[in-house]
Amino acid sequence: MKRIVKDPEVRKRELIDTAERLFMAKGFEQTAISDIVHEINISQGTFYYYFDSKEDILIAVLEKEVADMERDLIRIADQNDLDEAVKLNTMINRFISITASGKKILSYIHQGKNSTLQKKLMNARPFHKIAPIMGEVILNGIEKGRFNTAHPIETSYLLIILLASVLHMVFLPNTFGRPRKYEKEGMIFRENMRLALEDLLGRTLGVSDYRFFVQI
Amino acid sequence: MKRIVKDPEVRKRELIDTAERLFMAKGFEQTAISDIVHEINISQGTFYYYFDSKEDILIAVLEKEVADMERDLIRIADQNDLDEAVKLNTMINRFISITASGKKILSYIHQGKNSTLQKKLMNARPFHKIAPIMGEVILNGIEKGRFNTAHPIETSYLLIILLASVLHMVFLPNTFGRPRKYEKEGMIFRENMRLALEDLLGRTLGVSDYRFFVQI
Amino acid sequence: MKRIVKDPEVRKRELIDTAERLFMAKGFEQTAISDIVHEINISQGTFYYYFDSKEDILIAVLEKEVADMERDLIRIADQNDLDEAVKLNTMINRFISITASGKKILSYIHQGKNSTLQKKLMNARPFHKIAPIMGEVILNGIEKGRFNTAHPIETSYLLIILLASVLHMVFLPNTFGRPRKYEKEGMIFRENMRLALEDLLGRTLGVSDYRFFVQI
Amino acid sequence: MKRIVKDPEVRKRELIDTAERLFMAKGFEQTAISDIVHEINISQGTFYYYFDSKEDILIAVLEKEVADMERDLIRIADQNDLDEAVKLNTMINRFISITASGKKILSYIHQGKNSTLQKKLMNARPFHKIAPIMGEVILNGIEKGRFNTAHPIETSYLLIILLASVLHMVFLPNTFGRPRKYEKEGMIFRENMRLALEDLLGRTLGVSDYRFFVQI
DNA sequence: AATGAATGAGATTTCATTCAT
DNA sequence: AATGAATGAAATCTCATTCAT
Repeated sequence: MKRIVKDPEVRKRELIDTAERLFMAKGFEQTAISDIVHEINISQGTFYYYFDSKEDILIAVLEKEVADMERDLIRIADQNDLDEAVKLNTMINRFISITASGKKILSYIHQGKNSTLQKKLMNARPFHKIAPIMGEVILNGIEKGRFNTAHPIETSYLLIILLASVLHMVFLPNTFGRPRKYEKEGMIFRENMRLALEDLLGRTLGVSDYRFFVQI
Repeated sequence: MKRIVKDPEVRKRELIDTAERLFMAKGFEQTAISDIVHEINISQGTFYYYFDSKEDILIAVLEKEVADMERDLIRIADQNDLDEAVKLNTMINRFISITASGKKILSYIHQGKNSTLQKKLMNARPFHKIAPIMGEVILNGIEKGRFNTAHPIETSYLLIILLASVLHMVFLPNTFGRPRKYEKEGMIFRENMRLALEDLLGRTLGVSDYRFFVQI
Repeated sequence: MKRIVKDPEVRKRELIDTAERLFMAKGFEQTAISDIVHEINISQGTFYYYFDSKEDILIAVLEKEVADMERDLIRIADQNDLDEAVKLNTMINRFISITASGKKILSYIHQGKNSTLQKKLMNARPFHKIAPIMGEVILNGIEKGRFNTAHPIETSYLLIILLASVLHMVFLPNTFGRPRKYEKEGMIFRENMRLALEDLLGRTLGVSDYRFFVQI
Repeated sequence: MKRIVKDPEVRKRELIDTAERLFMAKGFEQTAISDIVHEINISQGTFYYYFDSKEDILIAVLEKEVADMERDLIRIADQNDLDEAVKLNTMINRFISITASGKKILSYIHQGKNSTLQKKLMNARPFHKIAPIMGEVILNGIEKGRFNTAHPIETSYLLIILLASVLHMVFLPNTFGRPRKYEKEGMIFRENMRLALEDLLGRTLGVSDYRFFVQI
């Protein structure tokens, strides 16, 4: 094949982006290195020039995803003119929409296997980057009397974990397992899940005069 | 090898139990059929005499786990002399202790791959078996004025999902990623998580004169 | 399972008949012993009580098939009132209809593998049983001036081999490989094959005032 | 093992040639991938770098065989100075000598199993490539008054099918099943088969002043 | 005569990774 | 920086056959 030389930075991003797409579409284990290199038309060897192993590129993908999300959420958190409740609600919906598309990759995190990997993954883990950002918004809200919670940071963790998990379930095909012919019943169930979740948010944060609206 | 004949029921349980242990220790994908049969000192072929495929035994293991948990929780739910809040709290702690040991297996569920498998897994899935049991307790509690929630069943789902997810994180080695030297800080964080979770439970269920105590 | 005792003869025939059906439907290699015993609801072990190996039952099946065919053809050959050409034609069509249904099994014969098996199969082989029967009819025909061939027995072999092979092709799904949309063309081709075959028969046997008609 | 890098073309041919030899010697099903790679001293993985599956290499082998034969026969058919009868006879003998060595592989074709495979095999199948070539020679012969047949193409098919089948039988070890001590009788039988076959050819093609000679 | 649990060799295939070029 | 042929370990599954009961 013709040898195409590219700026290393560009090549690397190309690899990460492609890997991300494939990991999202088929899952990490189900994606082979050969799938990735095939798509960008480079050789198997080139892959290993940029990454030491398959897990290495997973880390890179996750780091990128988390960084993107972090940037996004910080931008919202920095909007000083917003009411804290509205702001938090916006952040939550942003988190939902981003997570929804990336579900398959993040799910891999749960899989123990190699503890060195685990440690590396921790750093890329969304929770530790995201929770503090929301946590601060909650803190501000508390100061302004908008929210009322004893452990804002930890509550922030809990809410994010809950959101991420619910999304996993909800976005899996027909996840809640209702047979397809009760499609309508499934819809009602989902709608009720949404309402229950909104309740939970409001109560947990001690919000009285604002109703959360989540776009599950 | 000498041929040891056993009662099929016994053999099958032996296989399921061993598989459960290994799946829990190393994860599903990381456990090979050969690992299982090695441990019980039977031939590879014998495995396939009892199960049609590797996924088949996963189903069997999950079904057993869920059935065990279901039985356990129902037993608690049936204790008529218990206050609903105490009862629910007991169930939650039971759920926690059981899930804590089985975490790796259940986590496999998230990995799409094969949709036929998905469908089979659904039936074994804890949430749909467990949520209704807790849901009913909540309902009773509402009737007795002990709880106050708009969507008891769905809230039950949310709480179980949250619990399961938090457990995943918490029981992973050093999951919350604090470096080991801040061990004390890590402890505090964990304690705060517990408190936040207890708050969340109380508020979500609208309980006023009872404080939940979760044994994370 | 309940133990059902049957007359050994009956059991054996049951096994042979079932094997024949399955071999015909799926081919020899594709049929597992377990398929056979499953169908008659007996144990794997029972099979080996009646036959020493999988190949053993193949032999038995073939022997039965050939014996059946032999009996059939001899009955026709013994009808003294029939004109030799008509008789031969009848035998040919009988051969065709029988072979047509058993195609898959006989095909296995071609597969070398084990020369001991080969030797055993020879005895069951249709050609050596069938050719002489037809050969004699041809000889009679020659004596009566109905046929005219130099090597009747060998010609008989050739004709049977040709018939068997053509049948193999013809009865394979769309064997002659014409795309399905030329269904009509395929029909014409097949019709021409038939005509060509009839010609070949007539010419090879030196028949002048009779036209063969083969029911391919 | 030491890594030996070769030109892919060379490697591939090496694989095909080895496979052909082994398929011929032991049959397709009886040849394992490991047999092939062992012989050329490459890894199992290398095989799968060149072929997607075992069936893939079967196709490749057959295609090569048929292509070789096609080329050979066309070369003969194109010799304009040859009398059509002589030409056809030459082609027949060429077909015989080639087929004789490849018998085991082609026989696999009869084994249905997988219909996708079937379709692929069709393309490699000798009959559809070979018959038309002979068919045209026959047509020319008819025009020149050398042959006389109603359905030249179909007759061509019949003759090729017959030849291939007779070869199958004849070249199988002791195929006609006569016990070894009648070796001489077996020889006579074979000689008679040859004569009968020559007769059949001449009569079927309506040749009067030429005697076919086949080298069975 | 019959059962059916158990055996175990072997077969195909996948893929992350290496390395000669 | 890049290529891509080569590696090799491992994994799942099949099945004819055996043998304790």
